[in-house]
Amino acid sequence: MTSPGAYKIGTASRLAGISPGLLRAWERRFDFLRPGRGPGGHRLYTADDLRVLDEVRRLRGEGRSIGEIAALGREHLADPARSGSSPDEPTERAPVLESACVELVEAALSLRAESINRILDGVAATYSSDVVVERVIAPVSRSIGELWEAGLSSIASEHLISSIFRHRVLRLMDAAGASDELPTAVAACLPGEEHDLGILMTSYFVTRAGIRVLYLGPNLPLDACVEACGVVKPDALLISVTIPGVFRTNRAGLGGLVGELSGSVRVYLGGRAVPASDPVLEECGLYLIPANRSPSEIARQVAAEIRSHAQGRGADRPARTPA
Amino acid sequence: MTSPGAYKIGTASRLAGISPGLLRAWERRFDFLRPGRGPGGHRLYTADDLRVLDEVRRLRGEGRSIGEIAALGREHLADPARSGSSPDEPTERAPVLESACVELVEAALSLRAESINRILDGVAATYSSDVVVERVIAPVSRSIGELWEAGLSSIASEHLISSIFRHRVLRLMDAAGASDELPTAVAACLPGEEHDLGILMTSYFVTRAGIRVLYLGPNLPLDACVEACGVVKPDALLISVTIPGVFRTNRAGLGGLVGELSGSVRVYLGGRAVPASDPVLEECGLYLIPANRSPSEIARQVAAEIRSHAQGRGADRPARTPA
DNA sequence: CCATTGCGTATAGATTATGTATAGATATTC
DNA sequence: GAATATCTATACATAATCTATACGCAATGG
Repeated sequence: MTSPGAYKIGTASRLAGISPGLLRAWERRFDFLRPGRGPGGHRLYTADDLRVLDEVRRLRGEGRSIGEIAALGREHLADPARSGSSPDEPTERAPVLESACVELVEAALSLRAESINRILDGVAATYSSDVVVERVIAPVSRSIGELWEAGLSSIASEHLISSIFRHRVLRLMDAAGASDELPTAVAACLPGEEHDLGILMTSYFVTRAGIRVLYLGPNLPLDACVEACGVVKPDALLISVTIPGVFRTNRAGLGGLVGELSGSVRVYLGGRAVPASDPVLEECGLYLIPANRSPSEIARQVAAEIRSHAQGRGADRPARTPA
Repeated sequence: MTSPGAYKIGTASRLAGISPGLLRAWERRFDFLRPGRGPGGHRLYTADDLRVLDEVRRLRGEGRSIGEIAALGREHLADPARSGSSPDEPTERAPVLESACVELVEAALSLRAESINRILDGVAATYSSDVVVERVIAPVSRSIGELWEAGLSSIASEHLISSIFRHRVLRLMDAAGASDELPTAVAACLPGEEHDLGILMTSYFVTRAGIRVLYLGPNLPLDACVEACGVVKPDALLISVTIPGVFRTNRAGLGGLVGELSGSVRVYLGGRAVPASDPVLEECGLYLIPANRSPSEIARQVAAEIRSHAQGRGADRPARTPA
């Protein structure tokens, strides 16, 4: 229904962190994976499939066997957040995403917090968490931001809906459940940034893709990032920069960042104000995240890179615990 | 009853804390456990079975033998609420809170997000939300703030625990449920404020006291407050000022605030930077909130004032007072 | 003191579950 | 066209589970 992506098995394998052979074996032995085929007979996995595989990986990490997981059924795997909670709602009226977005903007402009929450609940009853984040929360917060920049709305509207969205996304991250043993990333915004919802949504998707994210929020100076990395010893550091001025101010500091960190921390730089390419920074070892794909796709790729990087650097991270 | 889980014996054993051999022995010797079988003959335990096993483990912990427990019958075990034995254990309370606070500070300093959440969950399982907010969240955030001011902790620790606390308090406010028909207050921090947790906690208690609070978060300029009040038409506006400089900067604007608002909005000013008395501002119609009592007491009193004020002005509020 | 009973644990051998590897054929990419 | 990726089918090794039986230990009762 909502899956444009078409990944061949190698890509899917890398993104999901599961070997191609195993993907084929699961397909042969269970029914929760039924990828379509391309003209040459190659398997083509959808974004939905990858979402299922994210959940499978999470459950396997908890020690469940693949047989048990398969018994849960594809439906449960595709949207774990909803299945546990409310089977009672007969979905009186499945709001189209577009109209929900419009209603949300209107509710935000008139500061009707209860309406905002009601609309979000309605959408969440029908769509998966990923869809809610990517197709509702992201575009609505962008719209509100643009309205504010155009002087068409009060900053209060932006504050209100940001607060509600932030709260929702954090709740979804809680539900995605991060274990101590996963590869870890630290996420933060630099001082002067106005919005942290972007990196928060990215953090959500990275979490969903099997990385434990320590979200430190907005307004964290670079040296505090370095300090935090010294304590946490993450596999990656994610920094969002949406304001050009902030990028310029910190460009020098960002260049030196990799040098100050332990060499095993990959530093990703994303956000509107980050150029598609910056040879100087890339020379310094930073990874720039281009914004040409959807947040969930980007996050999954970043997660895959972090995962393989973390695997490379360490037996200090036991994969599974039968204890 | 909702979870369609099918757990093989190894997983069930791990989840219930009972060895696989013992599970088989019980099944052989008693009849409170009759797991189904998968196609290969493996036992498949349901979520109900696990609930039964939780209860069994609890009873065994109380020293009952498995024979006695089995004699209770599966029904009794599956629904322990019915059993007359509800030994509410009056565990010693205060020390737990103290140690939880100490542990929280330590966890924050070493940026262990999972530990923080685990400790909070533990406290929340025993104490009411009000106690958690007032006796744990408030003092811990104050401690972290003081440590930071003293240069003894990284700003990252403050960010992390603030983010988690903010999320928790917002969740509690959601749970407190605010209806459209209640008297309404708008809450915000002025630009330049570092911390919004204080006013957020106040908002929580005000909500608990039966006022609907529209929380607009930190960094809201005074004119945006005025604008928001024009849209929402609240009964009160709560503003927090914790930084003396911010108070000085906005003192003039605060003085004119009541004049700019519709006359029926009571304006409360609270926070560390607000003096116990300021004749000029009070002359302008503002209410200063002294910080000499606990947040919940203050909030209760403020809520009572707002409520009677709203009732007084109230024809535009169709909720109560039938003619 | 000994026999019995209740109950947790251990062992042996067979079966099933699950991840991985191989070989030969096709498809894709450069 | 060569290198690489995928496909199918089969095989294999280990881990997990199954059944059945036996063992050890504590409490109980004669």
